[in-house]
Formats: sequence, structure tokens, C-alpha cells
Amino acid sequence: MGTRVQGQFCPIVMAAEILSPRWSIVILSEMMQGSTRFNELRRGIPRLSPALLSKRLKELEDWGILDRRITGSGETPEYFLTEAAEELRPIIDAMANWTHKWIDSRMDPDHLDAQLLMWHVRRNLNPDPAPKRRTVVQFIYPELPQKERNYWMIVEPGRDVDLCSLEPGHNVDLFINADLLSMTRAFMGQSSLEREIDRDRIVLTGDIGTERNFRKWFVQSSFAQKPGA
Amino acid sequence: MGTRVQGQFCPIVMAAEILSPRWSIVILSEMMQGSTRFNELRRGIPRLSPALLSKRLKELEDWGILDRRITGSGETPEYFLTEAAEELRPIIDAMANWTHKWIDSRMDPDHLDAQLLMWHVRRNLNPDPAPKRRTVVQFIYPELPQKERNYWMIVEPGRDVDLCSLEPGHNVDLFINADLLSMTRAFMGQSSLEREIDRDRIVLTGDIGTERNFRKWFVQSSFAQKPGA
DNA sequence: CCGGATCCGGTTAGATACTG
DNA sequence: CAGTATCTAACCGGATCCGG
Repeated sequence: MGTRVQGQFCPIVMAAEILSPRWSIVILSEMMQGSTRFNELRRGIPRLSPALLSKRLKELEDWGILDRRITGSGETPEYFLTEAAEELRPIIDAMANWTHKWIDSRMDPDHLDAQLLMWHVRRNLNPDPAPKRRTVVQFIYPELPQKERNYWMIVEPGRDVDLCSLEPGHNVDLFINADLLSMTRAFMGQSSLEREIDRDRIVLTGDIGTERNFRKWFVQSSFAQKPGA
Repeated sequence: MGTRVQGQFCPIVMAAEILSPRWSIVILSEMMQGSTRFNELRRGIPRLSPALLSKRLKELEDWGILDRRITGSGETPEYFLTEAAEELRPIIDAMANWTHKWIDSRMDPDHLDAQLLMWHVRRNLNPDPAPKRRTVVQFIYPELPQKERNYWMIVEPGRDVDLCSLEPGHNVDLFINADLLSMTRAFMGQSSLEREIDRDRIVLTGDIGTERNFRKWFVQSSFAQKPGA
């Protein structure tokens, strides 16, 4: 029968007990976007340790919110949302929209995180039209100390976009010099890539075809355009 | 400008950061039901320590989710929901309905809590028609050890219903002998007071007029009747 | 009484390393 | 790939105390 509620009569207190532990709703959100494997979730949620992920998955399974299955023989486990979890989807979506409307503007311009931003930009990058051959884009944040300044995205036809913070050793097709706050606001939707380029806060240099492509590939955070924005 | 988000780009992660700390959404829920004063919230949320309440109120104020105001001169502070908080109301309501639908049934019959149940029953009691004079109802859970067995509710016209677990020294008008699980299910909506009385799991003895009244006063948890039940 | 602040022991979470 | 193990830091719960 799974985990049971101990003497609670207020549904909000119970809901909090289930959904409040750190990362629980983030894990559910990630699964609602399609992840089913342990390491897929790890990749999808930076800063979540495997120990805690393991613990949370067990808890959520015990609550009947997700289902751990081993599909084939010799297969590794997969996690699926139950009907109860599906009915949380509109709630979690609403929370995301609420945050975008009321909290996004409170981003602290003094504590931005280039690496995490790049991670999200890569995740949202939609390389369409696909390049004919491997294409390398280098992001440069001149204001940052050497170690956090450079990021490379490698776009190869038929493969996931790769991100690294060490020189990958390929020719760079496009350089993007950017102000970190501007790139952040362009991604989050308080601004846009085009506007920041017009204002010279983001400067694209290099192959003109790649530049044209990249402007199409760059996709804002999926919550940037939602109603209430 | 209040608290600021540090380098987060996923709105769900941000929402979790704001709403996940223990009691945060319970406090908001309580305020959505009308509480505005510190001790009103304390009374409304058993098991929440004043220290943590104070901390959470400050955090929520910093996020711009509630507003601390001192209305008159020499007045004590009052807390009010901001517009951002109001837009959380449908989300919190939806969470409560979700819990009722998917989690209520997981109540552990071996770890019920009579005192907390009585606290909620009192809170939901609607003494209408009001009695002419002070009326005392004694709840008895024969299965429980002596110390947790008896509760008294004192209904006086024009006053809040009072609850105590020590003999209040008044004549008792109505005795309610009940099975704890049955009373719990009657309150939570998996059953009803009438049904449990019919099945003799809840037995009312004493003044017949008070009995008739009590059957009307007893109100189920406000979430018991919601859609999705 | 109201609105907190302080202290302390137990629980939870994060970082890192390691394993079948 | 899918987790454990271990250690430390942060957070929480409960009791107590304080000033108006």
C-alpha cells in the first residue's frame, strides 16, 4: 500500500508533506517533460545528487505518484508517471507560470550563473535548420574570470547538442561575445536575442550562415512566452 | 526589492525554492481562509512553532507574497496577502483537491490522532441553530488510553466553540461514544456522521434536543465534498 | 496576552567518492 | 547505467525566555 499519512486532517498539510521535500516537484516536472531513466533525470536536474534522487524516487513511488518498472529482461529500471502524477501536471504548470509572472523579475543581477545558463540554453537549443556538418559555437563572457568565461556548443547533424567549458579542439564557426545579464534576460524572456544583438550587448562574429542559423536555433526558456508574462 | 533569485533559470526550481520550505504553503492556505494575525496563525496551525512562523512570515514578505502592516497607532502587526499570493490561491486549492482525491485514502488506521482530529472537528463545527444556553458535548474514544480518551466541546451562544481535554466542570448535555477510525472517516468524507451513527460506530447519548442540534453542527472537512472525490 | 528571539538536539540536504 | 557510502553543513522542532 505504500507510504501512509499519519494523523493529518488538512489536505494542504498532507500535500506539503508529499510535495515539499526538496527536488520532489522538480523531479516530477522533469518526468513530465519526458525523462524516464535515472541518469536522464540526473542530467536533467543539475545540482541534484544521485543519493537524493534515489531517495526521492523511492518516496514518490511509495506515494503511488510514480511507477518503477523493469521493462525487458536484463533491462535497467525506468520510471513512469501514474495517473495521480498526471493530475499534478496542471498544478505544476500553473506554478511555473506563477513564478514567471511574479518572481523572474527578482533575478539577482549580481549572482548570475553562466554555467547554469549555458546548460539551459543548450537544453533549449533547437538546431533547425540542421547544419550540414559539425558546427561549433563559442560563447564568451568577457566580464567573467578566465575559468568561467568560455563555453562551446557543438551542433552535429543527428546528434544531441554538446556543451563543454574546455576548448574542444575544433574550429569555431561562430563566436558570441555577450554580457551575462543580457544573455540571461534574452533567455528568460525579459528581453530577446534579437533585441540584445541590436543593442550590441550580444555580438555574433564569424561565419555568416552559422550566424543566421544560430538566431533561429536559440530558443527562450519555455516559460518566457506564457500568458501572464 | 526583497529576496532575489540566485542564478536559477527553471521556474519550477524557483517555485520550489519559495513554496517548499516547511509550512510556507500551509501558512498561505491559512491566510487565504482569513487569518491575519500572528497568533491567529499559531492557533490555526497546530504543531507550527512561533519561531518558524516568524521566519516564514519574513521570507514570504521578502518575496512580496505577503505584506506586514501596522494599521493603527500602537497596534500589533497584521499580515495580508498580496496580489501575487492571491494568484496562488487556485494552485493551493488544486493541491488540496488533488490530495483529497489521491492521498486521503492512505490515512494510516494505526496512527490516527484523536487530539488533532478533535481540533479540526471543533474548527469546522457550525453551531447553527445556536443553543439557547451553554451546551457541553463530551467525546469519548473507549479504545484509547485514559489520557487521550476524552474531549469536551463547549458551545456557548455568541462565542467561539471551545475545546478541552480536561473535564471542564460543567454538566454534559451530550455524550458521543465513537470509534476513532469511524469518526475520522466521518470527518474526512470517506463516510459521514449519519452513516456511522446508523452502524453504531458512533453513539450519541443524552439530551435529545442537543443530539438533533449536533447532527446539524457537525461539518465535514471542507475538502470532503470537492469535485474529484 | 501578543509577537516574537534564543538555544539545543535531531533530521535533512549537499558534496564527493565509490561500487555492482 | 543505476545507484551506495560517507561526511559535513544547513535546516527544523520543541522548549524556554523576553519585552511591550
